[in-house]
Amino acid sequence: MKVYEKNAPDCECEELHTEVIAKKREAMPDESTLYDLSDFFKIFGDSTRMSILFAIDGEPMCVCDIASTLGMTKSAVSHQLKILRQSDLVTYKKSGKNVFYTLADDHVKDIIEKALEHIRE
Amino acid sequence: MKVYEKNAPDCECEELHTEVIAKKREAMPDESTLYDLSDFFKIFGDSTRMSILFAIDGEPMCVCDIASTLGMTKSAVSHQLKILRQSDLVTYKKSGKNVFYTLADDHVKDIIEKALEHIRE
DNA sequence: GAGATAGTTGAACGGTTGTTCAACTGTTTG
DNA sequence: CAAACAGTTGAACAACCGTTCAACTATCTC
Repeated sequence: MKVYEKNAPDCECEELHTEVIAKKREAMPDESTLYDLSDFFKIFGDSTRMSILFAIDGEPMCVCDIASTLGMTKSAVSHQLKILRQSDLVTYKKSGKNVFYTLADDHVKDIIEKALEHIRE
Repeated sequence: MKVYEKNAPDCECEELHTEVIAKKREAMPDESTLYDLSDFFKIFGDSTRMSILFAIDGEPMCVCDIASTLGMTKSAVSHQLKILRQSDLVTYKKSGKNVFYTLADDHVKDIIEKALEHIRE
């Protein structure tokens, strides 16, 4: 059974376990799925956005109150809310001069909960 | 019932729902927890690292084979493996000149699976 | 309509981050 | 021990990203 081969593409190695590589390549998700996944996690990878998600969990909050809760400017919060909006992680409702934001669904909380479990080990 | 107050700290707003803010501040996780959480998600927020995690799932792989599978240099992969190592997301075993990496535990897969569910909506 | 306030937005700045490159360590083999 | 190869590492560069600032829209009130 042949296991090694010389000069496989895209790698400066000279000896490779080509069967393993072929098998793994087969099992890998599409490139677009990998990008979607990492883009999704990128949203959570910022402490400001994470704080916002916790803040607006349960009871909706207006931008000004979120800013005050986090000790940040309205502008900074609004920029992050835009990103959360574009990722469909939050929904909002206008009420006079205020805009009240809240979590889009419980899916988001599930994922954060899983991560919290992992961290506490 | 008093609901508004002027000039709350850290916010240029003049009228604030102070009760909501107090309640939310109470319910928020520690600042360190928020940083730990976002740092954790930051690891997943890169498509190279995401690809590596899928590649080394199940059967362990050496650095050279990972590089070949992803079409990247050993150096670039090694840099990312270092980050995954420091986050305890992967474990490794030396075998002669090779170093074989694999997932640290099934917890990681659970979280990615949850995210995949969310994306497919 | 004028003034005040909530929220959004685009440009700019500074810090972060991923890849490249070159040099290095460590192991195997002749 | 010398050559070859797997893997790691630090510096440098470029691209990306979050906050700030200033200007803007929209709504409410007088």
